[in-house]
Amino acid sequence: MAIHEDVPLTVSPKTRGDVYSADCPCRNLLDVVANKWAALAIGALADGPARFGELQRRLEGISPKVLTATLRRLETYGLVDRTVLPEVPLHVEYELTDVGHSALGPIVALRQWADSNYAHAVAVLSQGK
Amino acid sequence: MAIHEDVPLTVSPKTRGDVYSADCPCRNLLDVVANKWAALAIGALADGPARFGELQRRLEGISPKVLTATLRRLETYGLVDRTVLPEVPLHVEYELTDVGHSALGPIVALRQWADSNYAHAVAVLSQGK
DNA sequence: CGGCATCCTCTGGGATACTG
DNA sequence: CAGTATCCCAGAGGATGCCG
Repeated sequence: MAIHEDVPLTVSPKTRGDVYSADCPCRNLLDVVANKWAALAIGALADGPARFGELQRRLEGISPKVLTATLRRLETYGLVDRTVLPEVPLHVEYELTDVGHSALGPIVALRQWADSNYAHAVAVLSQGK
Repeated sequence: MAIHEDVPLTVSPKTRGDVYSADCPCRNLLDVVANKWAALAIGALADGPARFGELQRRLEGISPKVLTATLRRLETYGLVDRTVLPEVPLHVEYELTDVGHSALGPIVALRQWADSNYAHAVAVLSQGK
């Protein structure tokens, strides 16, 4: 997947609202949000703005490159605002937009679901193989 | 990402409940569910069992290979049951398990969110670039 | 500090064709 | 029908190193 750029801006009204339609643009958005790092990043911004380094610390194990890519994508789709404070050590803050906040609900729910069900998944995994 | 196999079965109790911990096994589960095709597939199974071909038709644009992979992964983690009816045209049914059903809530919410917010995202996209 | 740049690997995913 | 088999590509993601 993952043609995040060059999204067809001509939206045929017919496809509106049908996630299952192949050319439904909302699939792109789903693809952006429905991914581990994005979900974690959005969650990490739930309590307010945070700086790059702070985010990197919260999302244990993410590489700077991937964090940048993730944030850029979220920014591109208007979920995150990026503010550069021109200080002398550089200071960049990331913050959820309103739309970003609106995504918080489903995403947190998903994370919580994963959290409370991984035990079962691990059990299935171990016996299944 | 994506080491869906060989998940460490030794779960240190400390990591329990912390999605942000790098070695938290729930991240794997999150990774399984938080992906476009998985989300769509689970949604497509919401109303009951469905056969392979039926699913392929519902998830417009998915290739058989990817559909197989998606379903297998969901099966591995105990979200989906796969039943082979030994008939003479082969008949295979996929069905959500209880755990699979429990994922439905967050996932459907996420899809709906994407559906109702892609317009805004497209707008941001078009002006941003 | 917050990044790009580079290199490299791995797999998700598309297309197409073939089989039990 | 429900896959498997191939081929192939783009992108995710890790590791490092450099820079304003």
